[in-house]
Amino acid sequence: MDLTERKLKILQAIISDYVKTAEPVGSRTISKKYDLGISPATIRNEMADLEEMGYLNHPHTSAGRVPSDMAYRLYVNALMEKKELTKEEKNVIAQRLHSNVNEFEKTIEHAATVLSEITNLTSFAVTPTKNEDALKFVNLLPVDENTVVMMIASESGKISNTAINMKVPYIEENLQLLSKTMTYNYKGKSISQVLTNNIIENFETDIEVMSGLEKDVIPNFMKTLEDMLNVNLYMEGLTNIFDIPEYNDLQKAKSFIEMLSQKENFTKKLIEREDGVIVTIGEENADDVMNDCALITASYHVDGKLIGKLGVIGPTRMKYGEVTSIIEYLTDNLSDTFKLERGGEEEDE
Amino acid sequence: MDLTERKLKILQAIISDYVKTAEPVGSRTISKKYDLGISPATIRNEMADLEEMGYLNHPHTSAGRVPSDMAYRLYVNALMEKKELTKEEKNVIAQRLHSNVNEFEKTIEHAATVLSEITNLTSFAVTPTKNEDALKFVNLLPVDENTVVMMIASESGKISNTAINMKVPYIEENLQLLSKTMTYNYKGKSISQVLTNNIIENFETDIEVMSGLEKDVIPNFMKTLEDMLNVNLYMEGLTNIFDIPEYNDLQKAKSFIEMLSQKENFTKKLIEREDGVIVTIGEENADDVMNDCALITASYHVDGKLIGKLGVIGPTRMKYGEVTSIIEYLTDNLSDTFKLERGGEEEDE
DNA sequence: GATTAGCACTCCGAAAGGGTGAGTGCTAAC
DNA sequence: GTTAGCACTCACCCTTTCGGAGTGCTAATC
Repeated sequence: MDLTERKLKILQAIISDYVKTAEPVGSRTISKKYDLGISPATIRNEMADLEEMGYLNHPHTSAGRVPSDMAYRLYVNALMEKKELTKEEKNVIAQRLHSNVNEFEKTIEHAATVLSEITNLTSFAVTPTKNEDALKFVNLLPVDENTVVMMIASESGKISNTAINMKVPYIEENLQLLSKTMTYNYKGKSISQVLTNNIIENFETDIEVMSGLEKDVIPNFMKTLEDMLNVNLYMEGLTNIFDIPEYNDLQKAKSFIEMLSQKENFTKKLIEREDGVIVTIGEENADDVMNDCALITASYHVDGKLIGKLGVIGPTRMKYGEVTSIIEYLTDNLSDTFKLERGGEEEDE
Repeated sequence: MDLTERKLKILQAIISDYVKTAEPVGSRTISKKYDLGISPATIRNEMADLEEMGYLNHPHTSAGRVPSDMAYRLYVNALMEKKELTKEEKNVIAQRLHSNVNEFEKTIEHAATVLSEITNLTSFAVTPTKNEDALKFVNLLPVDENTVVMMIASESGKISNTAINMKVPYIEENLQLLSKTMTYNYKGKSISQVLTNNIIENFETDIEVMSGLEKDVIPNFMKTLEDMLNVNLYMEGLTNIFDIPEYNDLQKAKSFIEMLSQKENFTKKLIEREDGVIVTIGEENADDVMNDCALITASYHVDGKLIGKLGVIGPTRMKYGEVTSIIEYLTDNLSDTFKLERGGEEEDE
């Protein structure tokens, strides 16, 4: 069977109506509301075809039709018109976004808030992975008799530090020596590289001289590096889910919130997604709990390299055109922001 | 009317039964399940009295009785037997808690997880406020031509740093001079003290010599101090609420989760609570949304001073005896942990 | 006088029945 | 190929019914 022009038009009308109302769409509704110049009976015939082809579902005999995941996919790939944001809309986003410039993490958190408020969906943002971030220097600073602060800086401008409780008394000279040795050894190498290659082995040859200083330092060094790799997940508008008819059911709402509460798991899934604007619909999402959700993510860049993610999750019945436009605009805007600002205000977290 | 021994026993039985079942308790149930040696009819008379006195409510004529907030309050103040945790239970808690020693924030987050899992309620933890934490030193370190790292250490061992993008070229000597001046000026003063007294004014006299170096540094200094005051809120078991019959209603579940999602607001409420184990029941909670919740919080100490909070929130129908014991044990344990560990592993956050 | 048995009464909530309306699928006419 | 007409289906809402749990009162009993 062929997807004729008319079938496409009808399908589009059904999707559009269902997205608005969340109610199965009947033939009469289409005929009346959308000016296709054909009668309900004809539409019924076409709808039967579309159902056979897999684009429509039928909750029960006497209900109207509901678009399938396949229909949404078709819509996103072919039918959807990206909503061109008006100047006003863009202004609103830009203004809201920059009302709180300056701090990296806060800006990202803020972006999630804006996204959620504009779309009325649940939004989230992950900070960039620092996997490929290269180390710049390591500095060990004396604080008092048995405390040393280790400062680690990376190329991206992230600085992290730890107070180390020294079990062995130390000499300041040795501290400096160790700082230099470590910097010499790791400068320019990525964090994950340093962590995976067994660094201690490559090391001991050089520093046996330091009377065990490194025994206190190295474990802390690794732990701090691991911490630097951690990403943060921000989430906003969690309770928007309650206003969506699809989740008007405790069980569903529960499993939705449960899924999003498992932050580590969810973060991992987000990070694994490809870059750019990605839409996954219903059963396209590997995870069972997301089988009646649509997930839209987009990536933003920091300093042209580190990549973070931003997105929304909601029912498959979603205003794809509008939401993708908003997310795209927002991530572009973020990337720009971080291009301009970089080098300045980043904060260790 | 007098609260006779017998009335107390009946009340206790009703509370205990209602806590278990979440169903209004009838006279026959009490007579059968609790060996008080009196007939349902007598119990009915006593129940009518208790209702008149305000300890019981009556959803409708032919339902059983439900304890009022006042009854729970009486229970917590007088009737409740703190459940002495068994050695095994204590071991479980201690082991779970220490399975991930070392990092301050992680330990606290972990405590919340343990608490939620043991009680099957929603739990939360706030990290200590650093308001009264005194500054120890400020150190400005050259990184490259136009970047300087500012490191701020406090008495409690917290270390925070910021990369500063210098608009004015700097001389290393001046950096050291400024570090020393700042340390000299602020050492021993609490963070909030430094922030509230207008520090810049007290300052300018000393350092006009430094050719504007401080113009880049001071704003960052203040911002970093403000950040150091920020507390974190961890929350676990949010979805446990769905398993509680009282919240078997979308509207209620929504407002519950909404309240907890407003983290800043909620954190503030927690911080304002007194130290020690505090129980607030139903309408004792000022906030409307919490009017059918009970909130139990306890405080833990870090290094004998800084105070953080830990607690659970759930329906007024709560196992007060058990839950308070668990929370108390957990906070004691936390305080001990932070006494032993202090000076070592804290991490900037 | 306190306790208890007995009984009429109340009210919730689950189950069953009935009506309504939206929507379909089929057929026959255009 | 399109459309009007019509019988049929089914979810949903409303009402009714009915049983059970529990009360409150009264009168008898200890």
